[in-house]
Amino acid sequence: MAERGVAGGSRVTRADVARYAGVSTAVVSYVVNGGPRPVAAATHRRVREALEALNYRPNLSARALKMGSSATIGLIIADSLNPFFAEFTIAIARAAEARGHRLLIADSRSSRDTEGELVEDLLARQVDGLLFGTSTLGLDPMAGLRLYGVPSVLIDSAGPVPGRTTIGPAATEGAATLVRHLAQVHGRTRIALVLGAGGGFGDPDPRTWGWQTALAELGLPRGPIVSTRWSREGGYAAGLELLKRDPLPDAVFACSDLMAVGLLRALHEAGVSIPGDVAVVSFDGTAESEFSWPPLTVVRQPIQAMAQAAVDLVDTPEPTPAHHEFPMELIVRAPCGCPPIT
Amino acid sequence: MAERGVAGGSRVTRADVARYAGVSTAVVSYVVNGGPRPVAAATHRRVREALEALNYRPNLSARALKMGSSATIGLIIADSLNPFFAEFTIAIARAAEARGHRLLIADSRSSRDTEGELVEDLLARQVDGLLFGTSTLGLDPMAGLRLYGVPSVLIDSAGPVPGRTTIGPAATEGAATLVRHLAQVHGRTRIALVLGAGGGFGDPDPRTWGWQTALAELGLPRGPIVSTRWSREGGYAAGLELLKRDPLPDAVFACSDLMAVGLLRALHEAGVSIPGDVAVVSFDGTAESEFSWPPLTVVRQPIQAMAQAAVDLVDTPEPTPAHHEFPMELIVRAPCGCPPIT
DNA sequence: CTGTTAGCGCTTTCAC
DNA sequence: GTGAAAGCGCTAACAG
Repeated sequence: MAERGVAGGSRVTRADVARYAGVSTAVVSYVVNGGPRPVAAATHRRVREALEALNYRPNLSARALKMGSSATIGLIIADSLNPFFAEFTIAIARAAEARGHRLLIADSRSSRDTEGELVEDLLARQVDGLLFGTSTLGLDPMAGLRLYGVPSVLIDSAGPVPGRTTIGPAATEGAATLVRHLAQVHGRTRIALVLGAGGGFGDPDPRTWGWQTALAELGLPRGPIVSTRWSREGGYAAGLELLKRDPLPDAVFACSDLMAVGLLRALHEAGVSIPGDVAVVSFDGTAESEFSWPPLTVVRQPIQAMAQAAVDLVDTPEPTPAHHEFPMELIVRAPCGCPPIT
Repeated sequence: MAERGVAGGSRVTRADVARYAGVSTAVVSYVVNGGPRPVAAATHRRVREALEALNYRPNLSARALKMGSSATIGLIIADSLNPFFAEFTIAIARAAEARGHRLLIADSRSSRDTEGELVEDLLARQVDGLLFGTSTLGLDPMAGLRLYGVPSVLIDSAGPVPGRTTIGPAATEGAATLVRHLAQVHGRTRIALVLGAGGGFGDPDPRTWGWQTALAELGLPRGPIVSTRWSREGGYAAGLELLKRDPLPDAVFACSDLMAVGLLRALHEAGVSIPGDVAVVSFDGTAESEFSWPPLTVVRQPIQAMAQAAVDLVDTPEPTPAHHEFPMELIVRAPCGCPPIT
């Protein structure tokens, strides 16, 4: 009896359990799922024993077929090596698990698949919801219609998108906070901006907007702007670019931790003192920013809260189109002994 | 006609396509799957048109139920925030996609689920294979039996495990290479070791072994050993610990990039010159190690090759129990102008 | 409270 | 070359 399902390919099915317990398959279902009909205590116990004895495991493919749902949420992301997205992904996976879902992750760079193909694949797998970390298709106003009624949420949105449910950090304010910190606490006056080209995050990028409005408020001129790739290498290249300026900016706001880290390397190699000659701050606040040298002062994205919201929203049958904005937190890191003031 | 499946919950099924094309469902199947029976050219065309017109998408849950396979590989990983595992995961996802599989990722830290529960869940989802990045269950000699015939591979193994198919870097040799580099190229004589406690990677850890055998070969004494957590924070703590030693070691071998990065921070804060006073090298070779300051000389894990092998092996019906070892590559990074010699 | 049963959408054997 | 039909394992009416 216990022979079946111990090793060979043939798994134990609900019918085996029913036979073993001397009940019908329906009752097994009621016990396994805790419903929808009540089961007598004695029967219940017998079924549990059978489940145990046979080491029964439900076949989720069959369940998904029957229910039209797979207890799975799809996440489409542009670059899962970016620590921000990596951390975000983990947080989402945790939140999803807490609701009994598993995450199916599709990295749109990992193949020549268009994002559209990834969506098709995920939908074919009966995902119950779709989270878009990228914007191409997410921003397509028609996209909602093509999802066959599966709820979807854009999880890294710079602002509202007509007809879509979106989540994003208060990026403009976050950027402005950093610029004010540089000016008011550290007295910097030539504040440069390093941002990624072909922004993944709105056009014009809200971080640019925050930078320039804060400068305007402060009565400071706009420092140089360098547009580069959204990567450590891009940040490094931007650093080389900035080093050509005379005078050097006395501070740089990098629009992502990754670029800031690359920038630091370029400045170090040139023998520039940080933050003595040039202060560097960045946007994201991943673990990597804390362990760079010097540690970066950042505005941190509220990853936990955004992840929770993403899962809550996508778990809603018909999420209301609306933008959900999350405030960012200034994290001052002061290895140089500069005053840890906000 | 085209109304169905445009938005509402009801998807287009094979029956709809068959009706539209005026054929049987079997023929639709033959066309969609390119077999197993031939289809007349004209019919073929008619079916393709129907597929197109109705925007048909196969239901992979149904397919998985019928076939007992889901075109999915499960990956169980201990810490997907570790850049090494993050990079490895991406590489595996790519290799899997190239073979028509998608990756289902389960982070064993992401909840109190035991690794065993994750396995059960993945198996219930009909995964075609299981990749273990962690070792607890993977090393269990009984584990193979509990997987119901699903192929499994340990992807981060320090060495052979009886009865299991395993993959891993040539860690002992990699560690020894780094130590030799420190001694022979840079003339270091007091080489410390920083390793993670409760190693994820064999006990005793092969890196320890490589470190001490290389020192023995070189006729050098063993420097201090600090055991810490496998994290940036752990590396930082180890750094503080090492700073208490007098004399300071003149080099440190950190068993992971992550710990090395933490260590660097501690040394920087103490005003130690790197690599002037203390050289730091590490094991992994992730992107983060390249952009630390100073950039780390490392031995790099051959992630691409290991990922490819992992997918190839797990895609084999009954993988032969054997260990597959991959040589590591020394990457010398010399920001200080020290000779870039191997 | 429990059993019977009709499918979910797909693949494939077996007839034609 | 094509169609009819039998399930894969599960859920949830519905009938007892």
